Amino acid sequence: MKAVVRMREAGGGRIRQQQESAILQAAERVFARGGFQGATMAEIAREAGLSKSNVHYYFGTKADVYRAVLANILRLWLAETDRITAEADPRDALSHYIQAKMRLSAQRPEASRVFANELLHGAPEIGNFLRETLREQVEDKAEIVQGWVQAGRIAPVDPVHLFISLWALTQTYADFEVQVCAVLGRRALGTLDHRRATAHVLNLVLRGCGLDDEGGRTEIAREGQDA
Amino acid sequence: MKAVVRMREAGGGRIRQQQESAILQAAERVFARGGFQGATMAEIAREAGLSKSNVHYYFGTKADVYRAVLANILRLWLAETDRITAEADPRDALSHYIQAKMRLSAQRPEASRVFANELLHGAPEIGNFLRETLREQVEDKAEIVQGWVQAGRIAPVDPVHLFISLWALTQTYADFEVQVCAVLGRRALGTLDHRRATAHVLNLVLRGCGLDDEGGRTEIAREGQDA
DNA sequence: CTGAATCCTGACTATTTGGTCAGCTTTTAT
DNA sequence: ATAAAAGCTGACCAAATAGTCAGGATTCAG
Repeated sequence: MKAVVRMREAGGGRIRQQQESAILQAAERVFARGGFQGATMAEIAREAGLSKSNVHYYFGTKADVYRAVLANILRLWLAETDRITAEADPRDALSHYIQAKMRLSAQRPEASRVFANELLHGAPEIGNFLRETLREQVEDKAEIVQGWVQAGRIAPVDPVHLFISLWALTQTYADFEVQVCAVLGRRALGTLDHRRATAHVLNLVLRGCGLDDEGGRTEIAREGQDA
Repeated sequence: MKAVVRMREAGGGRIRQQQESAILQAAERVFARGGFQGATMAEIAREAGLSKSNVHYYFGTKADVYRAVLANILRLWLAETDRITAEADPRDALSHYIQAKMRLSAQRPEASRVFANELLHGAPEIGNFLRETLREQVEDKAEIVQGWVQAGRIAPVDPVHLFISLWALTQTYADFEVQVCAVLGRRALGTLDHRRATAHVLNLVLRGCGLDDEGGRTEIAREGQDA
């Protein structure tokens, strides 16, 4: 029997696939905790269950690991704008986008934090991505939103600033989780907290865009206390 | 003539006052650039125009400098909630708060970034402040907002999540300035950008709280291009 | 003016950490 | 089976950096 599948999938054999993935997973956690400078190769190696030398075998330098982690995250980050089209119902499109971003904050907080940290320190590594890929995408989507505004389908808002606001509103639950926990009096955010947060952001933004919130309300209201 | 004033104002003589202030100012910039781990005592010293040893003379350790910087920032952070009272007009109170926070983002972005960085990495230094002082203040103010909601003076919103949203919406312009610049196609944020951003956030939040935006619109609309 | 307190410095140390390397072990293709 | 390729390791090194210290310079009270 011959494993005819993927002799080359992004380079390397069976073992390489496995180890690189383990390293990147560990690195995401470690970079999220301490940022680029705060992370050490030794810690990444330990967290991945490998020797430091072995990590260096797969990724030459710490910067290489970091860039690989960021590349993964950027893919996540760009996704989920497909529902935002000129023909779409603004309410559906925005709801979908917000929910997707909130899901990301809840499920991949470390990824969000690595990204936030990179931005916070001036985006030395992904500056070009921001200025090129991201900017183009936002320009496209902003044009669509502008169309909605001109057609009177949503209240007048600055489309680009709207996207900035959506990012801020959703990512804050991942990036600044400690602060959120502190003011909510929670030790950690549970699924109920995330549902409440999502409901709140939807509520605020939809109404803020003149899309009054009917429906989808009931399923939120029937929740009890947190676990 | 005898300088009868301040023989002791937070400890120390004339020179000490001056040097400590210089160090803290420099440190805020340096910590904002690289976070705690990314900052070096040598860089702080250079930026302050002192020798490294001299910085150690005034502040024993790097952690001491960091804590002092944070203490300064926290004072800024807590301020500006005084207009939020049960009797106040919700529109005025929220507008004032948002404008104050936006001003802070524009004028002290480094302070905001140091704070953001501390949160991002789990608030090891200010965790107690968040859980005690901040939490109490938010609890108080949230009760007031809840009162507004029950009196039908603003649309139903979760008060605590509203504050979280306000922080996110306003600080994003300081913390993630690179990203904002990138999608706006600017090299840096000018006063016009900040005015537009403020108008947008006010617009979104006030409408989101059911406080329809009349007045204050015109003075925004008449601006031209950026400098 | 003078002695004490404060201020300041350059040289030094201990530690941490990213990265290298020679060589050993395991896997794999034929 | 075997040889080559891929995977792995511990010992080691050089650079960076927080913090120390003995002693010199400056300021200040009286």
